[in-house]
Amino acid sequence: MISKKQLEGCEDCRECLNRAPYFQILSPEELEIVNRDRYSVRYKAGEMILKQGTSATHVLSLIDGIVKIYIEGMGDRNLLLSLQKPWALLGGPGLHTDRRVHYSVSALTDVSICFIVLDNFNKVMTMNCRFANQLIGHVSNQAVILFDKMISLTQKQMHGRMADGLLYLSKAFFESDTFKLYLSRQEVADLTAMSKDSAIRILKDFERDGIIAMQGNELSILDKDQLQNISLKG
Amino acid sequence: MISKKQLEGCEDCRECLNRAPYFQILSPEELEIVNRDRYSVRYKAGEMILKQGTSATHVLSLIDGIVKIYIEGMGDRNLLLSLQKPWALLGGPGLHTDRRVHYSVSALTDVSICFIVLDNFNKVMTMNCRFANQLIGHVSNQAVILFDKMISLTQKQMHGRMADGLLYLSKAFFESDTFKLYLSRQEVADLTAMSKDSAIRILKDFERDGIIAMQGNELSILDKDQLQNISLKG
DNA sequence: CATTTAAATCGATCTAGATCATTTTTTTTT
DNA sequence: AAAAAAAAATGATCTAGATCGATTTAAATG
Repeated sequence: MISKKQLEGCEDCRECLNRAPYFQILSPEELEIVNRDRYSVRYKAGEMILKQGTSATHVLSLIDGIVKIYIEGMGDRNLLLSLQKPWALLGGPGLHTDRRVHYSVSALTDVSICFIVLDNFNKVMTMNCRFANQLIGHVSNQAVILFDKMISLTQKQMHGRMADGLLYLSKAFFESDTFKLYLSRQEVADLTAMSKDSAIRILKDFERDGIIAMQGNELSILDKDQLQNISLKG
Repeated sequence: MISKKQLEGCEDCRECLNRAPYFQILSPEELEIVNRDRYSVRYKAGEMILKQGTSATHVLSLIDGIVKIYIEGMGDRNLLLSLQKPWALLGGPGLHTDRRVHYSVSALTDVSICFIVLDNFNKVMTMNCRFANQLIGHVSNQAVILFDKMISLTQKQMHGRMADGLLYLSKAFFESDTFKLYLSRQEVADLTAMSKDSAIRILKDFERDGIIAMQGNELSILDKDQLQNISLKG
């Protein structure tokens, strides 16, 4: 959590104390372009930040807090793609294709976000090849992660998928064996592509088998080896 | 199908008669770099072109023929991501991340491929921002397609998934209501994330209901509206 | 603090879809 | 063309996982 002073000091990207790594390589002139008409907004936990299907006008830089990225699918089912923390760039692949937002973003905690005008962002991309190449790396990384997720969701059964989901949270996102689970059971179900009832059941199974422990929203992974085993076996 | 003469005339990218659209915007100097140590190879139908897990040393430009891109998943199950025709660039998101190949590529017909040295390709990317931006568009496009595929595979049931698969082939790939299906039933199953037996069953269902017709390897879509309907209903 | 409202839990079905066994058709090889 | 091998088709189970209903717990609100 960053202080209010830090946030409020962020009036100009060139002097920003919280400049996202992606923008480190930009020159003052390029930062000036990024800064034009830029604004930042605070969201409360639970609020929607970006709505799938709307037109993409800004690149979002996540300054503080945790958000979830998800696709609104068939009926009222969601597919939770990932969680994001600072300093993620949000907006999705549509920024560079049809200028449509292809996923929704909601705040899991209180969140602050910088909105950068897409045209300005694109302008800098055509000015600075290193920046563009960095972006390719970013988009590619997301794609690689999607590949793994597709295999997990289409070829593993529930225990394997839940293991993958928990390992994602523990290893990739929170980088800790114990973490506060900001997700409801329904959201865990969205992450692992199963029904809410099944998600509850599998979590209970894992608890009963001593693989995880839960008290309130605090989740501890007790037996990571076995979790990894379950993930591998599918 | 392009003639042998055309192919053999392609000794230097600067004079290539079959230059891929991606390379149209390059200057002669940049093309010279792309051309360095470039070579091309012909494959027979069925041969593997790129193996998942190997290190990514080249960017592949598909000159002639049709290939399938697929992930080797759990056990011996595959997930067929897409078909590709000229002038697709192959190599995957790993080219710009960990320099590993994250999917396998096999020839569905006889195929010719240009192998461009990755370092040369990257060099040109850092020289030419427009080229880099074009690439971002390419990678982003693939990601958007993956999003739709994930929803299809995780939230629709078999008839819906098969409808999506057939519509992909007809609309996105072959751009025709009638086309030669180069895929075996097992490969159709890999495309739609179901068992081979189920794929056979659903295809028969569609045939019985007059939605499609098949004679040999020729597939015709008779009732596109209904197929679209099935896709929507999931 | 009491009252609603939402979220989590859990047992009891029910079904989509995998798996298996067998037969038929097509393709390849001798 | 005959034989062998591979691919396609199909009926008969079997089960993972969804759905439904009822209950309990937790959280929000007057």
